[in-house]
Amino acid sequence: MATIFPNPEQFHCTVWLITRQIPAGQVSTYAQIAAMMPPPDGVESADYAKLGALWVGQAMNQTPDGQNIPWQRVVNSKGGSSLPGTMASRQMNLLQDEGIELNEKGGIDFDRYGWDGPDAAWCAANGLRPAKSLRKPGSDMTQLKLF
DNA sequence: CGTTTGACTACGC
DNA sequence: CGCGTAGCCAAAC
Repeated sequence: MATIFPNPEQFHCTVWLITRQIPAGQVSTYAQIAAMMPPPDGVESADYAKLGALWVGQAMNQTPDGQNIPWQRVVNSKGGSSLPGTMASRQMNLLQDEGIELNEKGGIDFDRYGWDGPDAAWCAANGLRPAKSLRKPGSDMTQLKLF
């Protein structure tokens, strides 16, 4: 087979399915979503960490309308928007409407708004690997006074 | 059907 | 800590 994914459509559908699980007021990253996908054959895990995020970005670019997919809650690893032109500011504006505050650098703090991932049972039901939290361990609420 | 590019990320400098 | 490059898939030219 030429393509490593037997059903590329299913790959996109899975991306959208995961994106739909992101609650309002929280954000996820392309890398986190990609990490939940089972690594396809012929792709090294090191490369998949980078390429997977790229595929997720392509899937988000083809997000169909009318599916209630919160694409704005998916940001890059820097905590900002990678969208071109005015779409970037519009995305950040939508996130602020959901109650997200931007830090001094104009980005999003994953320790505050980072998504912990879907429920472990949900991952298993959809054949996905358990999600990895974007938050740093132990940064629940006690991290605030540190700064 | 070869070339280019991408809503990305890790790594080197 | 900011900037440039590599990665080597898939869809669009």
